[in-house]
Amino acid sequence: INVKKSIFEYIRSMLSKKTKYGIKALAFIAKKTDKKPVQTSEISKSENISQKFLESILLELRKSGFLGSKKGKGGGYYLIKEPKDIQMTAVIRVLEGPIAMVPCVSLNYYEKCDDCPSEETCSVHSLMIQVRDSTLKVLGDNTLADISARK
Amino acid sequence: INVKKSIFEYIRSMLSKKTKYGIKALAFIAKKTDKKPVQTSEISKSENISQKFLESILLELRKSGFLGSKKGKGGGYYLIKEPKDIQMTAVIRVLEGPIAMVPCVSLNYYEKCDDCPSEETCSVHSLMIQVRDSTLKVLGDNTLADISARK
DNA sequence: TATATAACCTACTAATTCTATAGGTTAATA
DNA sequence: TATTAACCTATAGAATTAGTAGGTTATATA
Repeated sequence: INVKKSIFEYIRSMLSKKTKYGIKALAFIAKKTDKKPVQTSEISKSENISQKFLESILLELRKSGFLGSKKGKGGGYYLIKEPKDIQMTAVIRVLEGPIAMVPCVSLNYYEKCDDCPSEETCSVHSLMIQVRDSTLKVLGDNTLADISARK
Repeated sequence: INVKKSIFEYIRSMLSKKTKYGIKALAFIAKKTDKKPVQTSEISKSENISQKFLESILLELRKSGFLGSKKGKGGGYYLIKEPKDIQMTAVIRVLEGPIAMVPCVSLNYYEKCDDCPSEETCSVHSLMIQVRDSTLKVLGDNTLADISARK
């Protein structure tokens, strides 16, 4: 069914590594009980993430208001808000973009389809609204506190 | 937040056009009350889909057992099963691949993550299982009959 | 039997994104 | 003053997506 790529079968992932790494990094920071900044290098080693790639992700999370940072020795990143006040919807929207599977049902990144004459007659539209809403429910109910508490 | 692309902002879509077109085509065929085969050209015009692209999609749906076909004049594609017996999970799995956002929580396309030492300690894992299950519920509850009935 | 039709098949390609890497600069601490 | 760690810019390989191009095969009709 899927196209073969070299010798391995490619499996489409809907969640980019960037988002995945970003969530892991946030959870890592949230797990730390002390308030001291966490270095990119520490997260990178512990979570098996390319440090340079992680740097860019944490930078983005800082610019989006999830993290604060401190330069120099003893510096690093720290959470600005309480883990329980960080919904996964917010994290994913910043790192990944829309939560909806198609832009025409996206709440925050809406975009009309080129091909559809009307959304009312589109068979995909209402289905994707249902998927969106159920996903939003899950991601809205889960906070950083929830996902970092699990082991 | 997202990277600018030429003058337009790019919005990531998790549902490929292939899948979207495939669903639309199936719904189009399901809407037809008579049992006569439907031509690719008719669907293509009605749904604003490139005919050649649509051909490849319908062919895939035939090979996957959703459609039957008939060549020559008066030929085309027709449903093999009743619309109410076609779950959207099945359609999406064939056209898109896994329903899960990450392969490590996929039921039908499972694949271990390279980076994760264990799935139990992964903060992303259980979150994505929840998302998967809620999406599976929606797509399992919706059949082709449901989505083609709406207007 | 000839012609038209519509599915079927193979190969290719332009555009785009993802996942980094490389190499540096700035700010804070010891 | 030296070290540390965040910050910034540019680049690039690999891969997919969304088609296009050009044909072949099978079926119905004149």
